[in-house]
Amino acid sequence: MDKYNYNEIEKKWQEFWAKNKTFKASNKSDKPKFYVLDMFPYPSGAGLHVGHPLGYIASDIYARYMRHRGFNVLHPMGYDSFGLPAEQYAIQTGQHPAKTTEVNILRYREQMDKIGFSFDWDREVRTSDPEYYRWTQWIFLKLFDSWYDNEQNKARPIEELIAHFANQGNEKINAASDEDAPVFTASEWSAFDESQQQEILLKYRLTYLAETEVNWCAELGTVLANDEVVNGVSERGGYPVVRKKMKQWIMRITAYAHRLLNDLDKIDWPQPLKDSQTNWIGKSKGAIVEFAIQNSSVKIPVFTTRPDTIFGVSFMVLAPEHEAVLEITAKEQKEEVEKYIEATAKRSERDRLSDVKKITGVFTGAYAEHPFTGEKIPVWIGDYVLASYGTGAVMGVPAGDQRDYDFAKHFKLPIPAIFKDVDISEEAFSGKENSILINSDFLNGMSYAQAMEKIIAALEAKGVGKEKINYRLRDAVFSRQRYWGEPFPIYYKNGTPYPIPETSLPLQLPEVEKYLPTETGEPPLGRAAEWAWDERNAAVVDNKKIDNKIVFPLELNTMPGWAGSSWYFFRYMEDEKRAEVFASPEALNYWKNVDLYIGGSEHATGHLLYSRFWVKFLYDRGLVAVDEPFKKLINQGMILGESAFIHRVEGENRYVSDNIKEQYKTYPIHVDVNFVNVHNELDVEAFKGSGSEFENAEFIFEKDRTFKVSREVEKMSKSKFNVVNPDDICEQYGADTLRMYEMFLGPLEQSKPWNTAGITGVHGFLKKLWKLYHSGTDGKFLISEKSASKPEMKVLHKTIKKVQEDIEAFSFNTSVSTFMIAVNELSALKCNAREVLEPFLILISPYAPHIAEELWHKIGHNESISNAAFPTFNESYLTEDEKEYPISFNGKMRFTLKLPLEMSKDEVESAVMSHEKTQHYLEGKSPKKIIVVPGKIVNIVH
RNA sequence: GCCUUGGUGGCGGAAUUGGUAGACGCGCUGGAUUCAAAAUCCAGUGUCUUCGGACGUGUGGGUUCGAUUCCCACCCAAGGUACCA
Repeated sequence: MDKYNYNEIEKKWQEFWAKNKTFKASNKSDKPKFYVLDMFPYPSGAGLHVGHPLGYIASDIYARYMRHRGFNVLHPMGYDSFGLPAEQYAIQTGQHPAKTTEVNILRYREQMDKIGFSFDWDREVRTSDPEYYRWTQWIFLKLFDSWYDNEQNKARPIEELIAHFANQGNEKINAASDEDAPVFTASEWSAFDESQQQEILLKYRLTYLAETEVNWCAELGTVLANDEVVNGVSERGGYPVVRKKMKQWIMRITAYAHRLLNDLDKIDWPQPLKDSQTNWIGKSKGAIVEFAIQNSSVKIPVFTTRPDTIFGVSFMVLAPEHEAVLEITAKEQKEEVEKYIEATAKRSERDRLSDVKKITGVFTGAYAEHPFTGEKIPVWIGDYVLASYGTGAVMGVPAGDQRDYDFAKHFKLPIPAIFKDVDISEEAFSGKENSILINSDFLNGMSYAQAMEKIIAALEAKGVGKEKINYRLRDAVFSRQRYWGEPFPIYYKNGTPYPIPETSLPLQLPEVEKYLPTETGEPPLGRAAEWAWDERNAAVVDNKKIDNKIVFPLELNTMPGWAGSSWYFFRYMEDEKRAEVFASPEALNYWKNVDLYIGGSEHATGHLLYSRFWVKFLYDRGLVAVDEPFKKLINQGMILGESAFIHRVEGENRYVSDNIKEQYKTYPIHVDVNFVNVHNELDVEAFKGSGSEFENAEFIFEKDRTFKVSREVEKMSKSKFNVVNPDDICEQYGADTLRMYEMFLGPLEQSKPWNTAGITGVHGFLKKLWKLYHSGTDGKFLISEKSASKPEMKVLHKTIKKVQEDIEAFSFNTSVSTFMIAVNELSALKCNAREVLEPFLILISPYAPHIAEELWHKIGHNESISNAAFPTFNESYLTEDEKEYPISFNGKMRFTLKLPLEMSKDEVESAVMSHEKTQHYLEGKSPKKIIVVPGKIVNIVH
């Protein structure tokens, strides 16, 4: 008897595919292209658990399906191999991160190979490979070499800006730049010396160096991006994070804010993800209004979304960090103001967030002048105003803003009424609809929309303000004080940054003897013996030669994790791995962008936003053919683990079974799920051997002599002892079973717990499938060349239709069910006809490629099944002559009636009415109305 | 608070444009086979029932001949975000 020996079959075909390079993608083809991509993994030391491959299996099914449909499919895989865990491991053990990373990658590869993915491994990338990161550095240099033209709405080479400065100065230029860029004429520009010019240019470059407040994490010895800080502590490790000023490389992503927002309409992404990005970018429309400070030359601009409420201003509040605070503060308030500033600076972001409700502030003693009424407006400082948003100052309109209202109430400031018939004795009125302005001079009697238009015109006419669109999005800090990242291709001459020449890339990571920051607080690269730039020879040289005039220090920071992942999808396109281009123009023009991207939603405001930014930039500079990287995106859900707990009696080395734990005072501790069976029973003997603390422990059993654990669904993690390894599943059930079961578990987008118990259903199905092709005596391989019966063909075509629909809707879980039904039906029909069994293999091969490939060869093919064309659906096999109509009375189904399908409405109606059961259910009444939906239902209302 | 997604048996989950709710799988019950077990196969399995039927898709209304599906209000859960002026 031929047994379904999955281990042998899977090994055989995995080797066959690798040897024949079955899934190698070509950059030249007559077929239409299709690019299917997974978010590449960070190769961690823990290896893969069953949750990781979920998205890879889905994308693999789609990639294989598209090959069957006649597409030239690009389906690559690689590693995001720079990262903090390898570095921390290096700090602890002294092992070079490159080494541990290499080991982890090999392990990942081994695990992935066992699942039978159709990746083109010839295109693999690793972000930590110098041959890869030379291009990450190159793109950085391109950003350094660019500025953003707001007129043309694109990035342009910096030379064009220099030329403009030399001809016309910068008065008329509309470019994305730092707020503090000085205004100069052409002749002034020419008079500046080299370092002055460079300093100004830095204020326009798309990546620039600036002293900024950053999230400094002392425990990790590094700066973190906003999205790496969660609730005031580091996302990784949960260490405290404080605000600190540091000189950092910054990406001018804000120049792209409006395009990043608008172009969301062009891409097919899940709504929640688009919403996340929309919120993150945070566009708000309003106006800048300038308030002059009395008895001083200081003018303070505020940003407001409600300039229409300007006649309701009764005070002004500046952020404590606002640069004008000390200048305007009156002598008698000075002490109090300084005390307040000091107090807020000490409070970490975390503290500030934790007591949001507390209202604090101090009067500066200064007064601003109302731009229209000239009234005196007291100027306060308060920490509810953030220095980093808008202009760091607000106009206080208590009637129209709840926070201003609370502030006014607390400090007993006036609350002028500016809305007709609105009660503001308890709270502010912040609505825009159905309000009429009063006490507002020339805005009296106007609605929100009318007043907005009028006030902006008035502000502009008076020269005290203008319309302004403000974004919440900030420029992205790009420096990390780490070792295991891309070095910046930058050196410093008298403190001014200069790019190292493109031809000298990659600038390779230097060796260091320790991966910690230096004693003087410099990043780890400060420890490198050779880390200075020899301009004349274009080479990295010894630090000690710095005295020599032609040798300059190199940047000590490295790039963040998102640098390498913001463009890797282009490197995959390059088939020859050419060293002279990041991807050849032919390759870029052929593959264009990713048609389908699958990955987790946790990257919504990180990777997925930064990638869009870099791609738009590369597009502007004519380096790539598209301005969005990912056309369609799907977020796969997480596969969670079912943790198991035993209950320890407090203060004792005794453990109680779950059902009787109430009799004791206990607390739960995790136990390894491998010691627990399907019935939640712990194998106590085996468990005792797992750790010394349990060896002599006492276990209190239930009446039936079992020891039960309690269960809880949590994230899969080593520390929770709930990890299920895909290798074990492949060993025990086979990769095809694993693939199908992961899909069968539920909708792709949904998070769901892993439960190995249910896998037998899918495994049994594959055995049944195998049996279909073994109809010979004693289960020997045999299929028939006779033509199939009509019912058999019907099963096939029903399946073709459903599976095709399912795959195209990414509803992989339901197509597994469809296969199960089909195999059950074909088994019942004792079908063994090639006419049915051959196309059926193609349908199933994206899901269970190994068994499909094996049977495909058994039925006489030499070529891989992946080259076979997807079977064509033929409607005629599904058309029926008769239909079983459900007959309902007042909407309730009572019986069914088989009727010819070609019957007209009237014929169906009379056939139903003349039926004896109809008379029975009518109970002597006459029908009021009869609804006939041909082919579907008959409903009789009586 | 705001935005988004969701709520269906013991469990994971199906249900096309409103038309037989619970497909498929797990689990459970009974049976066949076996010395026995595993494996395999067959039958049953939403709840209640006076065996006629009644009730059932988070709750309460509405539209409709007919609602898991559409509309209104509310409750709950998950994710994102937050002194954003």
